[in-house]
Amino acid sequence: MRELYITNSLSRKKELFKPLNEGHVGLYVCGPTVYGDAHLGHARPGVTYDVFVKLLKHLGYEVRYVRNITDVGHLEHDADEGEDKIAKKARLEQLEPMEVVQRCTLAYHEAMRMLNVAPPSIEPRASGHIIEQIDLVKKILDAGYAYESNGSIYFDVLKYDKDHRYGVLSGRTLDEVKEGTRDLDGQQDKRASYDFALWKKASPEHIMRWPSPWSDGFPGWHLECSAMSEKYLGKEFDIHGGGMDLLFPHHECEIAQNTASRGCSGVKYWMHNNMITIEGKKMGKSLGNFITLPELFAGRHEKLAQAYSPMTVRFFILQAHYRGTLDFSNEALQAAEKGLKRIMQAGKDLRALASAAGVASAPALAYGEFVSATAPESVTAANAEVKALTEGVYEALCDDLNTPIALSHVFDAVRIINTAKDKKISLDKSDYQTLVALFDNVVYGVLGLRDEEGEGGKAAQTIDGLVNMVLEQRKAAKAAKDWATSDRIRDDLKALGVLIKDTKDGTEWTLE
RNA sequence: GGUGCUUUGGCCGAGCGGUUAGGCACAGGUCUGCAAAACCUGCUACAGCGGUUCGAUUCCGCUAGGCACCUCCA
Repeated sequence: MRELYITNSLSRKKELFKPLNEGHVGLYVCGPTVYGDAHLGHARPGVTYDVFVKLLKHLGYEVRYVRNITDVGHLEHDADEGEDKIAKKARLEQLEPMEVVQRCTLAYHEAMRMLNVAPPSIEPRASGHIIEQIDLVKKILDAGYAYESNGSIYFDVLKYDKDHRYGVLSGRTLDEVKEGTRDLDGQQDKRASYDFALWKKASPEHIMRWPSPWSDGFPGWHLECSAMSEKYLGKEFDIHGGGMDLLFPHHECEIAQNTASRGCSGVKYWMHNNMITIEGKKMGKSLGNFITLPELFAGRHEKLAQAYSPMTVRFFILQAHYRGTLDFSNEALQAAEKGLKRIMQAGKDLRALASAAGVASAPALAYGEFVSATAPESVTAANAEVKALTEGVYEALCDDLNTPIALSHVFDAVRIINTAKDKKISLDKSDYQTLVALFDNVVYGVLGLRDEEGEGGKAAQTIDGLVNMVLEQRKAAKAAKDWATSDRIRDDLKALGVLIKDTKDGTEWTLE
């Protein structure tokens, strides 16, 4: 199996990935809190870990991918006296909390589906794991790293730090944490401001509540991921992912909870994707630069010059490395749209060229099987280049998921395909086999890009027939050198979104 | 205030101690009735100032700007 390197946030270095169990990968990623629309920010981890999982599978691993839905536990800011975020939204809209959860979960799933993000293996909800979370609180209490105060349970960070050390992931010392923690109101119950809640007693108006040995209440936010990752992936598992904004305190607290309850930190590799920014700043409701995915796909937002398709967004995300910030702008999205179109067109042309050369679409082969499936007829420059670029794509993907480099090699492939289409170079059967496999396995497979100009539908077939009919008329006009008619047909079609290209071999067309 | 990251050509965005990233845009060319597309060619940048080095965009220091986390966040 090919070597895979990933940056481990724990060491801040690129490390060779070695699974705990040969051939298997356990991956846990923090999913969304379902109290609002799916937004641009959700697209980044969605797409990033989707590509990562697809890569792992393509390399031959069995993957169990767990991505949770947070539907309880997030406390509002103290101004709201600890009211649950979901409960607040529900009251404002006169809805049941679980109705909000359901609506937002479905909207999130729909957005992910449009982005061609495959569902995880397991998508557990925090509200469905209250028993496990209570059990986890008990274990931490028994181990002596938590205390009860007024019906709530808090994690004793000071004591934990003495025995283990709090801050291994974020690289902070407890002194630094102390200095940076604000003293908030309503925290009299805690021994120290940096202690965090494992269980919160519910105030009377709080509607989301569950019975526990300590009070009617609800679990602390950090608890769910510790409880659910252990339940589905075991006491120790391979990779934990999430947004960089979750690194502290959320993931730091997870490590503390895991260590306190199970005796080990639980996670071998931590992966963190960076944020999408808008005009250089992190997207947020308070800044007025908040864009939801439905708005983005429909072009309905004052910051949007046009609608951007889900695939454009996916490609845009893949053009940057996942650990860097990615700045959103109309110019950048438009560039992505054009670049993607070029790759997709080359993919179509490749299919036609390859089938003319007697190469059918590639079966889903694991890496290594296809590169030399057919020996080249004679070694040419094209042979070498096709092979090198394919190797480059895999090398990039396995080097900390470097999708921008992988895509740069894909563009090399696009250039070769176009040159072959122009009959300026000729490719042999082995080249086509390699290129078809590259597109099927990587471009459509791992990277999950697909042609959005729907093919095969009944309406599409009708349009196909109609356009070809009109083009016959134009061909006749051209033969008669009736340029006025041929140009008018072209312009009229263009107005309808049908773009025409005259080539040596006839007229081609695409939908705008 | 504390901690960490970052500054690349018109725009987005990789990368690296000495070799063209790539995309988009732009200019010229080939092809074409004209166009479009495609292909070829050109545009060759690494915030500023010092230092290390045979050599730095790449390492170190300082200065200036930007960002993130420390509070819910993808």
